[in-house]
Amino acid sequence: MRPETIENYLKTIYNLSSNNTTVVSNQKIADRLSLNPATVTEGLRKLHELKYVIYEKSYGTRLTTLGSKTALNIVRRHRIWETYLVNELGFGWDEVHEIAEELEHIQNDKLIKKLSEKLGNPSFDPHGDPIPDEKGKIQKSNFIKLSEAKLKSSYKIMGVTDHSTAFLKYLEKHQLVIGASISIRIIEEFDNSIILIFQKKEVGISPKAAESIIVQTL
Amino acid sequence: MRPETIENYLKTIYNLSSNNTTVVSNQKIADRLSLNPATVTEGLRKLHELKYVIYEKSYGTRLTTLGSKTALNIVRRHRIWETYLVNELGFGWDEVHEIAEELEHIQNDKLIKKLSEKLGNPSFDPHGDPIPDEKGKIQKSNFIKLSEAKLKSSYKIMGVTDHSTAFLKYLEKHQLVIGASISIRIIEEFDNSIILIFQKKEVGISPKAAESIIVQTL
DNA sequence: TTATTATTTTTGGCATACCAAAAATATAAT
DNA sequence: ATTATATTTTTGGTATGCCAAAAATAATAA
Repeated sequence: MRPETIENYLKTIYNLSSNNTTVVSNQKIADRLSLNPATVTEGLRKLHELKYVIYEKSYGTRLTTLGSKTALNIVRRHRIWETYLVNELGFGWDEVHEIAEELEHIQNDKLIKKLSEKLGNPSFDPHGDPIPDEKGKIQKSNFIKLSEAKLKSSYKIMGVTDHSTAFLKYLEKHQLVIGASISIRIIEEFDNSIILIFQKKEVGISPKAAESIIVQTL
Repeated sequence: MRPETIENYLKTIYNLSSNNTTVVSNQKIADRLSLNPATVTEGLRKLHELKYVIYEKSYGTRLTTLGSKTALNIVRRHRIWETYLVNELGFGWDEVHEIAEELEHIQNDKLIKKLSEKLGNPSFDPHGDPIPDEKGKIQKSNFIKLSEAKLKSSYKIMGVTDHSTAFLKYLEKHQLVIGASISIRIIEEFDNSIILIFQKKEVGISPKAAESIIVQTL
């Protein structure tokens, strides 16, 4: 397998299983990578042979220690590049994901090290996601999803877990950027949609959007 | 054909034919790209179909306007990245080629534009090679190899392309340092060795050494 | 439990990019 | 001009990464 192919699989499996520790289904991987399910079955079989994953037929897949280590390294590269593009080159945080998706495959440890140093070895990227260090260690954060926020409490927006352009544009339209201070005014009983207060204005947030916004308790 | 494959061929053909305007042989391309000659024959046939080159069987290959334009764009990307790695990230000019070889394939015009702007839209890279502008226009370089120097002309030593200890000691022995002003006294007909004048002393330079010394026309 | 639906796997196939060895063609040497 | 050498092309074949459709399996609903 080509390094790039391996990396794309491992990164995807990592991202799909990092929240819950359950195994990942073929279909979810296929969706994320825009691949035919047949291709994924084949890919996982090979990754299993290469000791990157434990893949059990018709059950699911999880990363081995090697796979996890490799995945964390790719995530690190991706997030370092994103941070670099935003902080040093002045890109908007909603346009860097795609570029980083390519840059992350460049295999040169010294390059990543120099980029990280220039940025002051940051622990979080412009989306608020943690950047693993060289050893794969991730700084723990007590951030919660906006969907888990409590009524009348105040929060600070720290990041997002959905990096689609559509979603990022939606946030920008409501001026909900990282660092914005908000408080929860209403949580609708029947559908869990949220109305929050931001700069004295009321903003409605759908349950789906609330799932993708990371906030910190104030 | 994959974009990366196309780009590697075009860049190679460009580099092999930029000095003289003659056609390029299959073998030279095969050598540069470390490919089997059979593969090159196949590749050139496809590039001909795609209108990137004029490829005539058992004769040679040259770039079309489209091919030339594309090649110049890749060369631009490569040299912008090299400059960036040296000027912004503190890499040595002798270690950036390999990395740029990978980075050059990242397809994002805005990225290159931002990099170029950050660098002040340079016209030359750290090796003294010209960087084509967005339209592919190249500023004529006044950096040449000492081996290309003309009799009785004066030059300034700008750098070296061989960083071996042996070579650096050789230079030291002759007191040839960067910034030194020299003039060409004799170019031996039979072996192209050079005798130059430096601080009123005559210094003999072998053809091999002259290949690795970069000078600027005064 | 059985039927229905969804997921996964197998099968057969395709395109790209490569190579080794043989055949054809050019180039150089005598 | 003829031989020898080098280059190029053809031929047959491999590995990777992908897909569509069919078959097998698992999950869900009736």
